[in-house]
Amino acid sequence: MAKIKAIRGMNDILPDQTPIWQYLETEVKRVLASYGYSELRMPIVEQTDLFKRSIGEVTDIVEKEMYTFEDRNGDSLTLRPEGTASCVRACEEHGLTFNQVQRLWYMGPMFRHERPQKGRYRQFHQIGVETFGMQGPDIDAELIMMTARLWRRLGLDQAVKLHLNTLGSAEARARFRDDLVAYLSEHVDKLDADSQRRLSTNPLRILDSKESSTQELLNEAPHFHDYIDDESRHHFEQLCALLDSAGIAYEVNARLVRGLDYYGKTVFEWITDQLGAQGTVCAGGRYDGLVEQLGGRPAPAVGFAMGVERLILLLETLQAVPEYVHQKIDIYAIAMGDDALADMFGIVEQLREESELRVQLHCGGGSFKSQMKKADKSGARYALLLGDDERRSGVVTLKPLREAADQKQINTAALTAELVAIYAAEQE
RNA sequence: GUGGAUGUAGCUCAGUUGGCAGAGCUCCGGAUUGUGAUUCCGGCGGUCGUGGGUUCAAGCCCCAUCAUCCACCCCA
Repeated sequence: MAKIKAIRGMNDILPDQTPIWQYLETEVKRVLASYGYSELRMPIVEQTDLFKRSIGEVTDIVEKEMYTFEDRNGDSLTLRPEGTASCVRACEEHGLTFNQVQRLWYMGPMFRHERPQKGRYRQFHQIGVETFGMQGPDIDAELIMMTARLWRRLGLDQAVKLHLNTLGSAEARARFRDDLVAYLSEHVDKLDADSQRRLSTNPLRILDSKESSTQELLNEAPHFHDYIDDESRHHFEQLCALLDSAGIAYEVNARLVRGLDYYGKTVFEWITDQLGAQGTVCAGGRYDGLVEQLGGRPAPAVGFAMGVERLILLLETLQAVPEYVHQKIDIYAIAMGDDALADMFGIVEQLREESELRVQLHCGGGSFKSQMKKADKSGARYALLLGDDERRSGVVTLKPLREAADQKQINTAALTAELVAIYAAEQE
C-alpha cells in the first residue's frame, strides 16, 4: 500500500524547528505589545468572493493560486491566500472600523497553489499587522519603526533593507497606467514576453521587470513622478521626514509596486539578499479604499505582513537564534531500581511544584550508563541521581554535566532551595 | 504554469564498462560493581521514490510517473 505523505508544499514543522518558531513568535508579540496592538483571530476559510473583490480579479493569486472548493451546500469557499481581506471583513462585520481607530495583528497559515521553492510554500505563515481609522503618515511611520525595532531585536537589522515608494491616489495611478500602457503598446515588439503579458494583466508590474532591454525602454516611458497627486506627494514627504528624524534608513524605489490591487499611497518592503529569489521578508502599504470596497463606511487603513518561514530561514542563515532557545531541560533525573524510581517521582514533582525548573525524569529503563548518556544528550546542565545509597541517607546526588566540577549530595528536603539558588546565581 | 538538478539505511552520502547492497553519523549492547562527552569492539537498520521495459543479470541503460530542491513567473 502506498504511503500517505504530506501535501506538496505543505510542511510539517518538526520538534527541532518549533523552538525557533516559538522564539520568533514570542519576540514579535513582545514588540507588538509594546506598541499596544491587539490580536485578532479569523477563520482560515472565507467566501471566495471576499478575495476576488479585495485582491483583484486579474491577479495571479485569484486567477490561479487559490485553494477554492465547494461547501456541501454549494457555496464557493476559499482557503485564505492572505490575511488583510479577512481582517477587513471581520472588523467591518463587527463594527470595529466604525468611527474608531484600530491597531491589530494576527498570525497563522495562508494558502497559495504555487510551485514550491526556497522561502515559498503552498501553506505558509504570516504575521500580519493592520491599522484602521488613521489617514496621516504618522501611522505609516509607526508601522515601519515597529518593524525596524523587531529586526534590531532579532539581530536581523544588518541583513534587511527598507524599500519605500508611493503609488499615489487611485486617480493618479489610473492616469499613469493608461499613459504607460499607451506608450508601451507602441513598442510591444521590444518588450520581453513576460512584460507583454503584463501589459494586459498588471502593467505597473512591468516597471519591476528584470529584463535590461525592458528597463531601457522604460527610461523613455512616462514617469509616475509626473502624475502623482499633491496629497499623496505631501503624505510621502512627511513620512520620509518622520523616518529621517527617527534615524531609519530607506531607499526610495520608484519601481516598487505591490501585487495586490488594493494598495495606494505608501508601499514598502523589507528585502534581504541572503535568501536567494525570495528576498522580501516583510511588505505592506496603505489601502484606504478597501474597507469601502468591501461594503463598509470608508476608513483609511495601513498594514503589512511578515513571512514567518522567510524570517526563520534568515535567522538560521545568519545564525541569529540565541543558544538558549534550543535548551529545553535544566535537570535530567535518573533513578536506579524500582524503589528509587518511585521516590524520584515524588522528588521531581516537588521540584516542578516549587520552582520554574524544567525537569525531565528518565523513563523507559536501560542501563545506568545509557541513562547517563541520555542525560548528556538532553542538554541538561545537571543530572539528578537517586539509588540505594542516597535513599539510605535521605539525599540525592547532583552531578554537573557541563562543567568540570565534582558531584555532590544534597539533602532531599533542601533540594529545591539549593537548585533555585544555583540557577539564580547563574542569572547574574 | 515553464526550465534545470536530484531521489540508495532514521540522517549525510559512496556505489567502477550492468555482476552478492556499502560507509560515516544516530540508535542499542559491551570494554569487572552506580557515572555522560573522547576511544575501542559488536549489533539493529534498505521493496535502491513508484510502475513498466531491455538483459542470463539492473541501484546503474530506456520510458512513464510521483516527490524534493533551485530558478522563472508570482509573492510574505
